[in-house]
Amino acid sequence: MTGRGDSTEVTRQVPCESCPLRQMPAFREFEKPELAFVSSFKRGELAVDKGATLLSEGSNSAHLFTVLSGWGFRYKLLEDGRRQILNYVLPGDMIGLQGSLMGEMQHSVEALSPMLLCMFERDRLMALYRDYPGLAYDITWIAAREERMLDEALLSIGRRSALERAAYLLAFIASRARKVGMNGKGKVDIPITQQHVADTLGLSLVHTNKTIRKLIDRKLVQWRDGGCTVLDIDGLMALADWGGLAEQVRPLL
Amino acid sequence: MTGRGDSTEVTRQVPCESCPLRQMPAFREFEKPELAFVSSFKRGELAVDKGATLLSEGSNSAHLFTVLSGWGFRYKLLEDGRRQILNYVLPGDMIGLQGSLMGEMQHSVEALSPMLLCMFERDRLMALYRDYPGLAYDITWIAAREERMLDEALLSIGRRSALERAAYLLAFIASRARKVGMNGKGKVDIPITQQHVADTLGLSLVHTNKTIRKLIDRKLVQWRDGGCTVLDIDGLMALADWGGLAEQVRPLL
DNA sequence: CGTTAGATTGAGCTCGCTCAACCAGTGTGG
DNA sequence: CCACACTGGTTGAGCGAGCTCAATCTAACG
Repeated sequence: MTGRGDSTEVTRQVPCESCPLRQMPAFREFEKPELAFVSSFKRGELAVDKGATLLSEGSNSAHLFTVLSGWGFRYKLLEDGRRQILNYVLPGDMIGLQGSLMGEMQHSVEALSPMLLCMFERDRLMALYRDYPGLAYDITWIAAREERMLDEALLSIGRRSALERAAYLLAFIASRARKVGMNGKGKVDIPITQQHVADTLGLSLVHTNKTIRKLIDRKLVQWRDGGCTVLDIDGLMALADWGGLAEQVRPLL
Repeated sequence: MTGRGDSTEVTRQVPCESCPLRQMPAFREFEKPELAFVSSFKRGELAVDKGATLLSEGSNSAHLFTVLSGWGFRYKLLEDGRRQILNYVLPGDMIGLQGSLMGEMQHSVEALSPMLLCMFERDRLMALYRDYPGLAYDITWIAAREERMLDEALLSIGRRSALERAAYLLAFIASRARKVGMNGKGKVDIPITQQHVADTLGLSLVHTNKTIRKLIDRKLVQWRDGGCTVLDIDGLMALADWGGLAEQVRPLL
């Protein structure tokens, strides 16, 4: 809630039962009581602008969020300002779990676009674990999913070439976006700058630009309006030697 | 249980109540009933040799492990054989959680030394969630801890120089080892080869060797008997600009 | 029309890579 | 006891992917 962008806390309470995300096939069907609890667990909604810092390293947020719409990213900084983007957050993703469980946040989260978020009370997490073991299991599942994504990212940064890394990253983000319906006729628009890509891949901005240019020349992606349009996910996947998301239906809190 | 090394399954059943690890100050005190459940959750012990593959990518292990003694590492491979080590596992760490929750393993785990492991039945995880919310919470906590370690690793590989990376890695491993009592008079011995370090840092073997040499020249570490001895953790931390483990007491299943 | 954010391009450098030996310790079979 | 092989560490030489520095360009915006 610090940071450049504005943020507005609303109590609009779109009930979870009619959450548009929940209808998507990517998400597991919830039982009635579970759904009711989640709905009661929800404390309100938060709308933030692009550029807003949702959570920041070192802070002790009392909240846990689920993204309803918009894009964001998690990152860490070194003392001297070097930035590493750890992962991106999309609709349906949970934010702040690490902080809720372990106290202090060890990374920050920033909005890449205007975002709408569900807010949950950290304090009620215990009640969830006590009364809804199925949901508790789901939360662990969500943590394990994040771990998997990080494993892949590590493999990519550690062992792939710049071109492979870029291809992997864009294919990965586009695949996730597609799963939550953010694709217009095969194409996926990702609101990131080349600086974001550089800070995700561990490359310099200049080299990232030259690398992305190769992807553009191969007609795998486009770059325009300060964002990326993925044209050929399969082409990117082949280039990166990546098998794609192994993802089943997942829970949505 | 595939792989080069031998493995022996034992039913020796050292009861959890008298587990030597559990006495360490690094681990949380458990309630009597929790402890009893964990003990009943335990199905046996597994002893493996150095080099044994405990779990492998693509498999569907029915087990979940906690390390009682010894060292191991998690890794992923690219089709062409490039290997990325994701993290190391030490006594008290849990192995196979991702696989237990999500089905198929997406990484492998290999022993760096002879290891002794507690074996748990994957099927009983649900019962744990149902009957012991505190333990369920602990498991999520453990997953979040792994996530934190990966965040740090990503920052390191992505944004630190080779020398900083090496310093970070060895300081990190030595710190964790120290927490579980694996330190003789200030020094910590880590049973890894330079090839392991290279595959963790995303560097070539040759460059890793030259980088480690600098650490040796600065008297921060020693290298001998096919292993590493960390002499000066604080020196390594300073070199890497790393603040150290932010770790509280943690649960031990 | 000046300013700013983001993309682009060229030039030169350097960190980390590959290739190729070589060395030391250890274990094995004859 | 020696010859041989094997693992893991060490070192030098030359190369190249990715870096920094420094401009330039474009579009959006006030």
